[in-house]
Amino acid sequence: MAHSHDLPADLTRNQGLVLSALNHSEGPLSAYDILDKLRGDGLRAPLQVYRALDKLVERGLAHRLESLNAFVACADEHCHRKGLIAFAICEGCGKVDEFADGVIEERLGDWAGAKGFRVERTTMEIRGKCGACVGV
Amino acid sequence: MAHSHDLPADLTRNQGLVLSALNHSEGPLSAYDILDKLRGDGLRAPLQVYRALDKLVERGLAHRLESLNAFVACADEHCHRKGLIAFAICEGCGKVDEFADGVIEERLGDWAGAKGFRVERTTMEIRGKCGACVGV
DNA sequence: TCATTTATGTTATAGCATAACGTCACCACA
DNA sequence: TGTGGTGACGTTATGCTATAACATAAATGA
Ligand SMILES: [Zn+2]
Ligand SMILES: [Zn+2]
Ligand SMILES: [Zn+2]
Ligand SMILES: [Zn+2]
Repeated sequence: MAHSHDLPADLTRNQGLVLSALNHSEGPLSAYDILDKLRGDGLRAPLQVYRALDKLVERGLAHRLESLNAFVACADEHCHRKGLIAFAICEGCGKVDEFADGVIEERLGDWAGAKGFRVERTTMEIRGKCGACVGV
Repeated sequence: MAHSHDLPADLTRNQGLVLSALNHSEGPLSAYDILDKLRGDGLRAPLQVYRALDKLVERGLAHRLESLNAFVACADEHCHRKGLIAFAICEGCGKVDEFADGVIEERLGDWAGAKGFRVERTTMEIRGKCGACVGV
């Protein structure tokens, strides 16, 4: 777990603070969680956090988890994934596992093609219990 | 489109009102949208709607769209689907297309099996433009 | 009958997200 | 040089989404 969390050099101050907060968290954080962690660094308003999150998500450095109204740092530390990303969220420990699956993506593409639907983005979130929490 | 929207007989009054509101809507409705539609029927508080929605979602008569914080009636009018359900949400006209895909479900099951993750529920939502709105 | 459960109604509050305003720094280019 | 465009920033106020807590009433079932 002791990896470096190097931030891209061209982030603004607020973006860097927010990404750093996400990187150092064990699990997803809401925008208000992040704000609370960063009050000591001078952040005062939700919008400061939301604006930074918008940029980070846009660049693929962070992801929004729709079913939690929360955010995580991208788990792919350097080469941020393209295409469909799925998240497995453990209800027990709160950890999030990020993965990509080409087969699912292709399958979805087939459905969209057949329907004439133009996909812009896809949310895929699995809720349940991770191996550790299921107590196998 | 002129189908009957028969409601299950054992719904409570509030559940029936809420499901009926969803059935008669062209697109997803937020809990507050529903509340506004039902004020004339005596509903006054968000909780009345949320409680009804909880039951409807539990029974598969309605679905929650996480990426919209909104709800739709199940499109499978009588035999409500089991298992993984996906939603394609059009950003243009707001319509939602509900579908199931066994291949995706199986693929997800494989991933979960390999990881020891116990899946409890899955959210899958595609955002984009439907055939009509993409203007083919 | 009486305990249990389930639905209901109401008020208040918590949690998530954006509108609307103004300021400032930076950069392209006239 | 300056001037307009762009994008980040800060602040206040507001709106939307969801639940806590408490009281009441109806249905269920030994
Ligand atoms: Zn990622
Ligand atoms: Zn876990
Ligand atoms: Zn359905
Ligand atoms: Zn459309």
